[in-house]
Amino acid sequence: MTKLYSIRDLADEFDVTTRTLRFYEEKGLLQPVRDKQNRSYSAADRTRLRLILRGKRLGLSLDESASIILMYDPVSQNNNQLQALIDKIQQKRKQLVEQQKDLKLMLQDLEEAEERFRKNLKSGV
Amino acid sequence: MTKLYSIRDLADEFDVTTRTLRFYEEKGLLQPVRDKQNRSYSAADRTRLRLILRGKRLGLSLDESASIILMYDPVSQNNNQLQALIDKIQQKRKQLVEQQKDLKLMLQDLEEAEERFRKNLKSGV
DNA sequence: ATTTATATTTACGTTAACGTTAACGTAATG
DNA sequence: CATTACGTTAACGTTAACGTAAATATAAAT
Repeated sequence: MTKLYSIRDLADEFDVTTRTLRFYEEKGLLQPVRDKQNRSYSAADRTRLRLILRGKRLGLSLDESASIILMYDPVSQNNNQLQALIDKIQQKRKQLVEQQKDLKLMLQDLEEAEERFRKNLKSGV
Repeated sequence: MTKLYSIRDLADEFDVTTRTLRFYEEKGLLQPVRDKQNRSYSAADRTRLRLILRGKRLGLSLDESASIILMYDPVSQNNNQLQALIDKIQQKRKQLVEQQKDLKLMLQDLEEAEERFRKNLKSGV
């Protein structure tokens, strides 16, 4: 009996609304079981939610996050489809590396700006 | 006479539509001068556009990008406002560092997944 | 037993970031 | 001078990702 979570458990833990969780289910991103009438989320659901939200913080759409999650846990087994999957993973990795560069640049810019303003502060205007 | 750019110049260079550039202007993100009736963009506009698009790739909204751009080139000069600005910069930096962590995690996950699938490939299923 | 809290489904509303269309002007090209 | 290629404004359309409200059902607490 692996641990189960109510919709409120997850909403509170990840600071999202229950509406959001139902919406993710509607889009096929989560598949909670029903306990009587209520949704019951597995550890796997919880992990998927974590990945979705991580994706969001990186600017991914829900569909993008969904396809990435599919990459972790593939359905297909034959060589062709595995190769296609590997290609997709590499492509996404490349994209993320590009994003890393953007991030570094923006951080540099902000550091420089802060440095400049600090000087103005010291000099007392 | 620093170089000027037409709307098409920038649209082509950055692979956006002219509609997008006009929209950014509407939102106050760009302020091209008029040459007769036509928009004429300065090097500064071009830089701002570059920053906006960089922000987009990082998942920022236009408003967020706008406020970051304001951080680079502040209007206020007195110590209080400078300090407030520095605080905002630090906050945004913190946010970006968090994002860096998310990015690293997702990259790691993808690398691991790829590794797993490569094994399955070799074994010929 | 009634209030209180939480759950459910259904469905319309909202915001951001443009796309798209209409209706038109201007400038160069053949 | 007609076509082609670009520009303009104005305004309605679209998609994603939920918010919000209504109407209802359970379950726990008082």
